[in-house]
Amino acid sequence: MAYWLFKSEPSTFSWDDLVARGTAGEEWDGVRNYQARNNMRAMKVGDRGFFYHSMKDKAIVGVVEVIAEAHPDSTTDDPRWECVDVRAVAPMARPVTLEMCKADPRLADMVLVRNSRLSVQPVTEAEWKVICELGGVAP
DNA sequence: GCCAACGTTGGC
DNA sequence: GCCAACGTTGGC
Repeated sequence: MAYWLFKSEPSTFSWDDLVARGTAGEEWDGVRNYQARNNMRAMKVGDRGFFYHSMKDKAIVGVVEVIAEAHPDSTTDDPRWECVDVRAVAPMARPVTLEMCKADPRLADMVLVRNSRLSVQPVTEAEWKVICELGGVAP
């Protein structure tokens, strides 16, 4: 199983919005970046991801699961863009802020720390465990 | 609200 | 195919 990180600006689509979708989940649409799309193409059903709130929160707020592999993005006719479906699994007991990630030497190489602009990122198993520990959730 | 960094676009 | 100009993102 692989691990990922999904970034969203909460006024556009928030953790609460995803929770409201329940087990049906939601398309992770609107991605218009090749690197992010390629990451989504690599995802398998059952992969886990963090849900990160950019801008105001700047924190990982929950854990999501991939429930459908990459398919055409319904928000565009452009065949280049694809998206996966995700559902909310569990909120973090404590949000893991960007500041906390930057302060932890074990996360120094995290994509979130090094390239904050990429909206869908891979997370290593080691990083996954550290963030689960910081956030107070089971890995 | 500013601005740096990055990605994309389009002229040559 | 290169690179300058532009637009967008997101931390500060």
